[in-house]
Amino acid sequence: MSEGVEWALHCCLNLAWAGSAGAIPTTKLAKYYDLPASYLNKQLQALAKEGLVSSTSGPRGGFRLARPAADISLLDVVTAIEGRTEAFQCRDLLDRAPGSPGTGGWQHHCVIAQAMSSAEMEWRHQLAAQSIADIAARAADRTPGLPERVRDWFEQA
Amino acid sequence: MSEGVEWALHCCLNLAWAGSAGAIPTTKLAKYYDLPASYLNKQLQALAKEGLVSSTSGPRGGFRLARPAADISLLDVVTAIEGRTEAFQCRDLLDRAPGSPGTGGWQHHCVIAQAMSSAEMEWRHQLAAQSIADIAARAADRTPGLPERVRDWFEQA
DNA sequence: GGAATATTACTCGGATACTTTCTGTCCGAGTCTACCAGG
DNA sequence: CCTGGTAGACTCGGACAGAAAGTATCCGAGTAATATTCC
Repeated sequence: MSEGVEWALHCCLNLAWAGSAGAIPTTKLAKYYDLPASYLNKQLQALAKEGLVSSTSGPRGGFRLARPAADISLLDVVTAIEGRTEAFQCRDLLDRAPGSPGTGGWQHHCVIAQAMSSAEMEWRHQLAAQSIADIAARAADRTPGLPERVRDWFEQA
Repeated sequence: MSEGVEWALHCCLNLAWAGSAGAIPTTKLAKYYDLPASYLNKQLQALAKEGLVSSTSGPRGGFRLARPAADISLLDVVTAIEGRTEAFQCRDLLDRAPGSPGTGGWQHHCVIAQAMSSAEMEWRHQLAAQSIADIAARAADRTPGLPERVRDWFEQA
């Protein structure tokens, strides 16, 4: 899985805490974790294209969550970065097997594809069940005062 | 996910049906699906390295399942091809955050890493619960006579 | 003093190189089979 | 006819290129704030 997923998730968390006031530019988000700003920007663009964050240009511009953190799931972020195609792709191998009708569409008929797909659906289900707000709450519970500290850092720096 | 996983899974299925008699060379397996033999061989090597299949050199040589098909799970095949590293890797991003203790080991403490890991564990669990024998039985149930046809093809060709 | 305007600095967004991984190909080492010669 | 040896062909195994995706960087378009000028 792409490293950008990790960056995007952490940034969403920070946006949830710090972005309630205004927009946060890529520069600040990158500086917070000491990441290459331009490349992080690319990931944020992907989030914007999927409607997870909204962007503003010019001074005082930047990114902010486009929806409440409770309405953004981990799956939303993952698919925004990685794309919608499933990890295991049935390439219709059985079409080339001897004695096959060769009519394609095996991703719904091939037993292997079904098994792999059902496992992946379970994974997606797990990710869809957890929102950015859930994660934020858990982190705040573990480290009291963290949301305030993060917000202060982004407002001041 | 690598395309080799699909090839490996289909080959394991064929080995379960056709390999009860003797070893099957890469050439035959490749010809069955019209795949590049040398590259398929590479995937089978990975399976051999993980002890899923055993290889024999020379004439009448080839690959056969090293264990009963019921003792080989889909997860075994996937990890043999893709490696043991988890898809989502925590790069200890929080170490670089301001005010972090910087002691590493976040893959067990970072809330995001935990959430991603638990989802992936669920995926692995799903794959581990299904064996090659299960898949074979389901395929045979759907297409009666399939195991015999496959075995015949491999014995004759 | 207030308002309109030109300037300036800042931000996103996409186009452009570089690196790593995946895909595909090739050739050599080892081994089993089959044939052949000798007893 | 049986046994031992030898040649041959077949298979795996790893080393070697090419393609695709991921990673990183740079520069231009647009925008909002700011300073300036005029009324």
